[in-house]
Amino acid sequence: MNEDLFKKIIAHAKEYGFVFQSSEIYDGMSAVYDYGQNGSELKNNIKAYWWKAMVQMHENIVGLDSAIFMHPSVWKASGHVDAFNDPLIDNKDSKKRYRADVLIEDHIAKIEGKINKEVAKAAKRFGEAFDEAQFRETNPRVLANQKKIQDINDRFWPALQEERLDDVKALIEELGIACPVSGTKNWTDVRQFNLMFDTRLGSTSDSSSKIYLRPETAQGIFVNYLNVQKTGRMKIPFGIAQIGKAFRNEIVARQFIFRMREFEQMEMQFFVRPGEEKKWYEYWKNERIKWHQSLGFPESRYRFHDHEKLAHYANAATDIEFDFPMGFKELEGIHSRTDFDLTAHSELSGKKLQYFDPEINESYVPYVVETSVGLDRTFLSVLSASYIEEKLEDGSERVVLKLPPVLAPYKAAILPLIKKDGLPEKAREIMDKLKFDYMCYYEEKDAIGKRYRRQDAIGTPYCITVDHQSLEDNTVTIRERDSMKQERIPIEQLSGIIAGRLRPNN
RNA sequence: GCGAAAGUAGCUCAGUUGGUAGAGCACGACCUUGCCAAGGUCGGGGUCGCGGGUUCGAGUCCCGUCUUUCGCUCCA
Repeated sequence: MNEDLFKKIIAHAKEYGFVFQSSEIYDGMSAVYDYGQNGSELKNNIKAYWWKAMVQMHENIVGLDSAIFMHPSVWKASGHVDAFNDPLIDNKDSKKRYRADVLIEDHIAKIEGKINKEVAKAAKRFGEAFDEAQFRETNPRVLANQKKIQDINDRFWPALQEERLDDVKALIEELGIACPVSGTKNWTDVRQFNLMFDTRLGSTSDSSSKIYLRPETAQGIFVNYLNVQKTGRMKIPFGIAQIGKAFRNEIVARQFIFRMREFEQMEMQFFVRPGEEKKWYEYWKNERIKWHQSLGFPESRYRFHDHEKLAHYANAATDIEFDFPMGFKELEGIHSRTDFDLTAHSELSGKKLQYFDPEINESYVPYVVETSVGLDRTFLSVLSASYIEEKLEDGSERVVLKLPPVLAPYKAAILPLIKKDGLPEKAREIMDKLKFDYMCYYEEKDAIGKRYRRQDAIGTPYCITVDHQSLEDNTVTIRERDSMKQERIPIEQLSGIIAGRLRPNN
């Protein structure tokens, strides 16, 4: 953990207009950030770079932009409503956190255990003649315990349903449930712990219904699978790519833009023939690591981390991790999701989400291989890897963002050496020509060296300086950010030189 | 969520036993220089995170709260 470096990067991101904390003038919002004038450019460039690599470069991958609001059933089918909706309670002594419903179910299971013991005992005593059903209906101890279970169930589920959490806690206390670790009954209040944000759709209270802000973008692709496949006449294997926001109400959201409550994902769902998913999973693992490495940072900063414990929907999963200042952390997930999602949506909606494969003359629910990369995390990885403090030969220091040129907010700065003698006018001419094709920065204030440093700090790959000679022979000097080397070239060559750097690995 | 630390100008910070808020850098205008930041003159900018309390008087003491950082915890 390089804490100092991380702090410097965060400070730099703020100072130079890349990332601001949300609503800062009102003390800010925890784990929500805004992208500033340079950050939004960098972010847009990352999106475009990904989109190009995934959609433009693959004839069988198309884009989608689905809404953040979706029918609540989507999240039922996906498993998010169940998996993301937990009533939690902490034991104050052991500091362990439990799901309240699990505690109660365990308690019920214990009572059931007692009944079963009773039944087993009786069965032994009566031998062949034992009528279990009759015994259960008549034995007073069994009946008493069954009544207990009945009472708990009658009370617990409505309380949970109606979110009367204090009642849930009261029940836990009345039942005398103790923490398995500390053995004490010293509980906190029960809190509904919902990782999904909800809101109301419909403007009057009686007609409104609860809907969720999507916790992942993937479901927007799955529910549109058939639309895109049919209207785009897509043939398996094919992919649907999407960039968009997702929302998760994280308990602890920290580490700058690494874990935010509102974040952006760039993901692609690749639909394949069942049985071929492993092959495509390997293919996309390889493709995606290549994409990251094409940014030109050291390969040693990326690695795979295969999952051993798989999520309910996956039969293979790996993370691409990046060596952040706080250590290796997940940047992208690649999952073989099987037919879990399409099957679930098919069952709940009653719509057939199948594909007729003419090559094998068969209908099937496609399997899915997902690549899902965090846009904000990619942003942070790029920023972390680009931020360099350099000691120069003359002993001075400079801070330079060695951004891949294709991602840099500005591609070139146009700088008149001095702001008189017609140099600004000449510089403006160049600016006006270049700005149709590239983001350019014009500046005439302060000494030229200072302006170079300012451009270094936001990662501008080229500084174009207009001097007195420019007026005579239409040449300028072009300074390269990383080497600080300058070259004199004719003005008409500028565009070509800049364009040459905007490809991968340049 | 628990524990610890912090919050004063855009940034980095100073601010004495409680007595009318400062510096450097940055920013703006003008002058000067002109190829790797920090020349000159003038200027703008802070209800000291926010809210209470104690006090004649609070940046300073007390309580609460928000935010940030670190450690635990959580992460389909």
